[in-house]
Amino acid sequence: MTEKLDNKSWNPELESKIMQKWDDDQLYSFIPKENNFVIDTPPPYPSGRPWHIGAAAHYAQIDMIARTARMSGENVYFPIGIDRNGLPVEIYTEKKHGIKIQDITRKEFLSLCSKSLDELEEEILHIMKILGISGDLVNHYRTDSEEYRTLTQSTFIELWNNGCIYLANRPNNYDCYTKTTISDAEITYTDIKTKLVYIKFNLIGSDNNTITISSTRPELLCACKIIIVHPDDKRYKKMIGKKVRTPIFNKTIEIRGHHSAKMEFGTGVVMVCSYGDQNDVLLFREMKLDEIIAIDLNGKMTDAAGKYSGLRVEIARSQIIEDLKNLECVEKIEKIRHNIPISERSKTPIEIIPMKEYYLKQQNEITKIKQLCSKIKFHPKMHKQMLMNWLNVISMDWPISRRRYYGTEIPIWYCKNCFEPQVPSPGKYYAPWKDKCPIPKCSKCKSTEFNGEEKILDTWMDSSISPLFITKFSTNEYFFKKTYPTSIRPQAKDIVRTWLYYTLLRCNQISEKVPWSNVWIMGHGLDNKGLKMSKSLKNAIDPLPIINKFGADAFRFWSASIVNHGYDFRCSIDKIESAKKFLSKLWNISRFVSNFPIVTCKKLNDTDKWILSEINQLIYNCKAGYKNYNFFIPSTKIREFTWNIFASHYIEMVKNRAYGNNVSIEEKNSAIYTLHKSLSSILLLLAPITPFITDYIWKKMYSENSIHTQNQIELGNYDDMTFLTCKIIEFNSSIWNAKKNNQIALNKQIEMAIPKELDIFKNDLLAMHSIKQKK
RNA sequence: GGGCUCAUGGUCUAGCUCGGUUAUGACAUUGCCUUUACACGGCAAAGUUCCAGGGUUCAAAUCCCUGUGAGCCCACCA
Repeated sequence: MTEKLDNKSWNPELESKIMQKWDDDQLYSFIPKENNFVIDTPPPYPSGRPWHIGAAAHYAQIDMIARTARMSGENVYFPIGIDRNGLPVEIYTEKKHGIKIQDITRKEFLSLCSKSLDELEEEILHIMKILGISGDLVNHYRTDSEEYRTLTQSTFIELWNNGCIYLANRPNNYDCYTKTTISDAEITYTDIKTKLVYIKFNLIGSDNNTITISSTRPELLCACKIIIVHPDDKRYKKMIGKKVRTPIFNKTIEIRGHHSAKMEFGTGVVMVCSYGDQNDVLLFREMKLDEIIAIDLNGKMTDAAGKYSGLRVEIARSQIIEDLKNLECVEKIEKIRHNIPISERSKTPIEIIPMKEYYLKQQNEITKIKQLCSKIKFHPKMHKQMLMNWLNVISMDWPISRRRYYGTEIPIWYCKNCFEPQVPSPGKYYAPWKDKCPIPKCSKCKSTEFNGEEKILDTWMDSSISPLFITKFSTNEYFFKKTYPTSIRPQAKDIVRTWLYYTLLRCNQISEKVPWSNVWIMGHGLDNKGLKMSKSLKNAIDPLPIINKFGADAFRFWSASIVNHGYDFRCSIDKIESAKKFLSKLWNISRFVSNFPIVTCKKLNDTDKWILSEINQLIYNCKAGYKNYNFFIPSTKIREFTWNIFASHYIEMVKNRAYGNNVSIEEKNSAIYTLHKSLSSILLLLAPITPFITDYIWKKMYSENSIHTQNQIELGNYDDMTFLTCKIIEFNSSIWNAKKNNQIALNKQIEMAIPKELDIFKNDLLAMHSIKQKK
């Protein structure tokens, strides 16, 4: 059976042939049985080139989850999808073609986006393929397919009919660049330099007396309804209830007390406008003030801003500052650093603008979701806190509509006559912006004319039902019953508050079940200095040339062994190269072992018993890691053992016996048997991490069948001799040192005593070092 | 402001749950070596006293407290 291996090192070019064989044998096909292991694979978003090296490492590890489960005897379902809805590709397409969404027709824009996605998707699928991802790459799903969007819309319709989705006109986060409402989850913060302007307001009824407010948003003066001070602020207590006149706009407004005014900031006096920030929203609601809409959907001032109407926000700001200065209303201007909310996608400041949007109820679900979390096992545990933090701060329902094009359409038409919403039946894909309303007559007034809804759904409305889509919810009842809830949700840690949370929310709303029993969260890939990779910093590393150069197995081994599971990791080419060196070491060990035939053995030599007990301990350690889908533990333990114990000490010790120099046939066979037993164990343990090299060697030496059809090796029944390992290492080192110090060549004889505790290994040690035993 | 995580030789990292041998390994450095698997190799050397301070203890990198620094998440920010 054993076939000799050629070459002096592992050749990554073999990987493509090995992969071809896997494909031909359909090694990873799936038909539901009883012991299904379903992976809710994250569908990557193709948002630009190159694909992130950290993402490639992420998917390599997700594949290790699949292979670990397979080797545990599970029937693994490992679907692959591509997330194609939403803003990022629109922004990418606008930049790529130098256009804005408004410049061309909706149809043309959709087609350009689709083309961009196809190109970007191809690169991702190619990298997944060469990485040896054992998922269903051929039948990959797309979240913008008719099938997927049908499911998204069907769930929308169901929730609308249940009253879980409703329409409301509320102040919302608005991204003026992409011209759409966004949710709190899509907001991030940034520090900017800005001006804090101290503006004097005249107090009414007391001549020449003024009160000075401080504001970073003076352009919102036209929308100022009240000013507030802290009720305990001694400076202003007396003024509560009095009225002031706004400069320029000459409106009379009241001073009120409110605890949200901070005495120590600025002057301690705040003008409350619709809407400068979330606190303004709260105050308008609390004090039942009528809002004045000062900013329009293009990010320009409205007619309410009088002479500033039509100006962009920043220009209006600097003009009004000049005007206020000229009116001598400005007491001073302070330059401050200020943390402002920006859109995660466009990186531009958000405005708060009241708009009619669709909302999905979530506030009433939080308690239930917290309870559900206790049923989920988190890997690693510490990242559960990120989800809990988010659950504790959700303060409003989820606005799910977007004023963009590339997404799943909201399946609603409105009656032209009475404006009654018309919701079609679920199970079909609808595009109301271009399709005729499938309902012939208005349900209320029997009119026959309709307007289609033009808005689309937030991307997370699609991706949050991935566990339902992959298990064929509502299209294949048998399949769904067998596969849902799924086994594991692997994902990156930066989308806990979006993908993880929204999936829990949505799947529970629809299926009343937790969608998975395990959540597996990986850290970020950083550059070699520990900084986040970004296109602007130009520190992004393209994974493709690295994989091509060192091979997928080297890349995968690096990914598994670079950092413990859950922590951020640095990407450095040196470390990937050193992973490749380990594979060459493994290759050469195999090459040595492949010199010997497969034999049986009746009685084991003590040296062989010792290494088998070491192997047993290795199996034990690896199992502990694999059990939690932690690949850092097995990869580092295997490397450590294979290189520093098995190769350096054991192989050297048994070489003489394996070659059969002056030993009995039993002793020779014991060595050869153990060499094969050890190597095959190492290959099996390593198979989920480095599937190519292990399969190649396995097939050359041990079986016609792929190593990926084998079950993982179980613990053997050996006496523990691992306490001798450090003694052996110590002794071998002492000989090497002695020869070195006495300038004796390694293959020359030396006189030395064998320590008592190593007496059982005496013959092997004597032969290994050419020792002439001292009496 | 709240939470999470981290701080170990030049760099990265193991150990810390359950305190006890000369603190693990890798990368880098230096020297020697082509010995029937491997120079993508072997052997060896040098290098840390475990962020700081205090405490518990016969004994602390490991437990407790305080502080400092870093990263991340969340909130606030006129």
